[in-house]
Amino acid sequence: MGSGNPYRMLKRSVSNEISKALSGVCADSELLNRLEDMIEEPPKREFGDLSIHLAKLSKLCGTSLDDLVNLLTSSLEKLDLVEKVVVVGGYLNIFVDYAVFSAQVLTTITSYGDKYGVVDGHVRKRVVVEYVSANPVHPLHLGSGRNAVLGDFLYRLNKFVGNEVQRRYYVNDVGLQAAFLAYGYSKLGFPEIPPGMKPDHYLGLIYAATTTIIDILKLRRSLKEAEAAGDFSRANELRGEIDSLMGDLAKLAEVIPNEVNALSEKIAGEEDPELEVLRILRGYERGEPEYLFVRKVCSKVIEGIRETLEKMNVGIDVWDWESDLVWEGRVSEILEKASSSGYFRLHKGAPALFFDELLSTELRRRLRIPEALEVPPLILKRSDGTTLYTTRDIAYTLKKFEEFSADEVINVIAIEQTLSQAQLRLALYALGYEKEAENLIHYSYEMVNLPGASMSGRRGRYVTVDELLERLSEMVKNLMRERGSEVSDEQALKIARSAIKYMILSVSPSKTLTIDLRKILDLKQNSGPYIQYTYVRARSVLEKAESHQLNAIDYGKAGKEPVRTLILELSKFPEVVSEVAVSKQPEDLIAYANNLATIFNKFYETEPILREPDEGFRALKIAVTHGVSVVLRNFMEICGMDVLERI
RNA sequence: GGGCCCGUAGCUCAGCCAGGAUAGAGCGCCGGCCUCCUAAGCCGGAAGUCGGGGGUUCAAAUCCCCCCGGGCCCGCCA
Repeated sequence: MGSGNPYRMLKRSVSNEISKALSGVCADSELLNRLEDMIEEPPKREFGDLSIHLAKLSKLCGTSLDDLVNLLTSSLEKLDLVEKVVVVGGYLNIFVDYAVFSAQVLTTITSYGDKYGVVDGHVRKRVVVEYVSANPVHPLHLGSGRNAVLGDFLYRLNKFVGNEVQRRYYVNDVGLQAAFLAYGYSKLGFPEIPPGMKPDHYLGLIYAATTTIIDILKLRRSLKEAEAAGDFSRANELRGEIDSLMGDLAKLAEVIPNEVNALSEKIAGEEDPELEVLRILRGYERGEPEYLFVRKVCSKVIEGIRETLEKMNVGIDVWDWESDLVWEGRVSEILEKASSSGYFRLHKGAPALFFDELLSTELRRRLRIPEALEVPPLILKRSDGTTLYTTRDIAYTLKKFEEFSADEVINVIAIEQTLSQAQLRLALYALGYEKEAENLIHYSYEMVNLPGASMSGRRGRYVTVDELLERLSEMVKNLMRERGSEVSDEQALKIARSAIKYMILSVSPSKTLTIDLRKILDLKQNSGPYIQYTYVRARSVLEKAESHQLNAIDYGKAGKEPVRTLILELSKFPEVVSEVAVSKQPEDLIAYANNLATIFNKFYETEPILREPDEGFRALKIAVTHGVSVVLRNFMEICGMDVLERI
């Protein structure tokens, strides 16, 4: 009955025994199913390995404390896995027999190897993860970086536990942003990307300059109106806003002076630049040949983004162009279906889906929409006939389900889109795609902040992932140089990107992430490099161990600290992985790995391994070291970190 | 105005959903440890009114209510 999960098996055999012992006396038969959850881990080692809160059990069971203690102690001590049972401070503390348990744990690790952590009997699912999907108008910034790391984690985690997973990137080239970029780029006469510059970086500047110039012109018009109307406080306010945008533009002009000048001139000479942008959008959405340059521009940006993702070791299986979706007629199909739906009505003259009649408590629960969340109607089209993002996303969602025969589609999208993602699920439901609506998961994450700086793609205020990688790689190299060793660019990059991933995954996605550039490359404890280093240490011991005579393992010594704690931690890995596979909370996995690494380092520092004179004990210590290397490697695989053999 | 998320040591964060044994890490700070398996390490120390106030309970960081602070959303943007 090797389930691949020794810790769970341990808890289960204890809870089964308790359940047997109580079956005659316990009033609540339901309780026996919940026993496994009632077994907890004591806060301190001297309290044993597992414990049960007696008062809670006594209350639920209706049995006196004394009876419980007598009944449980005698039956649990009969188990091979249990060494002794002690009652302290209202708790029944169970001490595990490590001679038996360690053999189970270590043989499981050896036989499962790079599959240790995968629990037997997992029902395989087909999962699509859509992530990154940054607009094709600027380079990936730190926010998209968080998205990429989380999405990559979800992909790897699903893959690891045995699911079929597909990774998709949705290229939003039919939106207003793309049209703004295409507009600015066309005004400049489609210049070549300057040599030595990544296309996404260059075009990101053009995009920011274009939108900023247009916004300034708009504000100036409002300013004139305000002045004419004698509204001085409004005029002052506008002047402030204009100044701020002029500041942003000046910064952009430091990098691309010629482009900024040319754009300012050309756009200022335009009657109504925004109308021009809409014209491009409309023409492109219709697929008119003279507007296909939009796709060309976006392709260049995507080229740069692709390069960045490669540097991050983040992969994408399918690149979906939103324009294809429209041109294939998938979006108009949805529009047709929507207009004949019972939920279709006009909202301020625009075609829309109304959800009021649909929003029962039951449906909110099924579609994971908060009880009090007000959901406004979903507007499907602009008055000029072009479609809106969420409308196109309905078609896209169905495509993702269809093409991969997916059981579940996960959208990794920032928390600010909670409402539109809820509208998306409701729209799917309203149009009869109930299963899809229920199995569409919005995996949301909070914003990324830089201390003392606000980021904005429209203004060109952002720190790019490329920049971050470069700076961290440089720091890694300097650090290595200080320690007297050179490191290759590739090795430095591997350490840098692993540090970023670890740092991002260690913070709960529901919390805003503050990135302090000086602190991110903390190579100390609780960091990516710390895990990589610990793994290298373990591997280094194992390599040298190969030359040693291999002896039979003496499991009898497994109860000695710190070996005992190490074995217990190793046993928990599959449990942690399966919990995280459900909760999708990377921080739990990170916390586990950091703890394991810390315990191993303590063991490594305080105990001789290869120099252990007792041969049987030495063999045990080597087996434990091997266990640590397996778990850390599997952990790094799930987190998308690079496994280094030498550092 | 309504809604969602967050508030735990100087800083960055676990713990809260399923309430219970002196509230945990890391960074930073103070003090130790390299003729010995990689010192990106280890050992020890100082540091917290768990945002505030009520309530439920034998027991609240954890559950309920109110308030305060921060972020986000409520667009014919995405």
